[in-house]
Amino acid sequence: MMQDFIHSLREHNLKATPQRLAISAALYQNGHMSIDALYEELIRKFDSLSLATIYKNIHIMIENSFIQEVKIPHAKSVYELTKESHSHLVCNSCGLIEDIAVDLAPYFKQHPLKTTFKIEKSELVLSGFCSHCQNS
Amino acid sequence: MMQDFIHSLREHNLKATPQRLAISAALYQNGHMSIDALYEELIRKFDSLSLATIYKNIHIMIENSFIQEVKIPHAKSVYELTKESHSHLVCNSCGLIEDIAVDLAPYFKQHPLKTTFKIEKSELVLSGFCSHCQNS
DNA sequence: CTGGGTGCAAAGTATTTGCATGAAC
DNA sequence: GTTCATGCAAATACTTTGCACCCAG
Repeated sequence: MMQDFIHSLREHNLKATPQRLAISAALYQNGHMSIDALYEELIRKFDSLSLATIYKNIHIMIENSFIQEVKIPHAKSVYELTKESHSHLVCNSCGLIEDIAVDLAPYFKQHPLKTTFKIEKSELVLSGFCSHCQNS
Repeated sequence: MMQDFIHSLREHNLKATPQRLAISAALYQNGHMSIDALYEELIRKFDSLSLATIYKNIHIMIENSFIQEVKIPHAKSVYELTKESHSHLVCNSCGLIEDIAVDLAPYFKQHPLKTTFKIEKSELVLSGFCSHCQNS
């Protein structure tokens, strides 16, 4: 497992430091995490961890496409490991975020949008209530 | 025109102050503006305008559904007057933002979502290059 | 009038930067 | 050994708050 992260980090031109491995593992386990959540989790492993290290790593990992930022309506951004294109479900009650396999790119290819823009990417965020919050 | 904004503000339980009218007019003219852009534009009319006033108004206007925040990938949030549901096009080169009417219903008919979430809203942001930036 | 909005200054929070040390490769 | 990451402290940027005064309704 950790071996995979070491290789993956290096493939993205990132040195495999313990802090970066911990970020990778945390995102892998939790799916989506805010800066704060990451810090809270990692500080338990590295008692001298600096928030600046989190910020610096988040930035360089985004630049090198190792992770991606997801902007959530009415909430803080979260970060996730880069994977195949997908969309997000957000629970307005408990904040749960899930991936969902919606890739609109092929659809837009079949049904071109009326615009002069040359579209490269699409970001879709669906919000509502998760199964738990619907029943409580 | 200003009359319309006065009525619209009041319908949203907002007193029609000169500052709020100016925010309304600026958003109407420019479509989408960041906090900074709004401040830069309004300070020309109100030499003693406070940034705090912008922030306070943006918040209460969002709460009262008079405006909405749009989170843009890799950029600051912008704000727009509330109107019928629509999506956004963002130019990765010049930052231009345009509204676009995208109806995802046919897509979801073909590809029903597999989720236990009860979905209430969707936010779609398409990014790429506007016609001008494609040719330069 | 009266409630609520404004500007200002201060406080609070979030993010970035510079630098000396230390670790990855 | 060389390059680059880390932690710390300081700086900067962003946003919120409290309060006295003022304006919209």
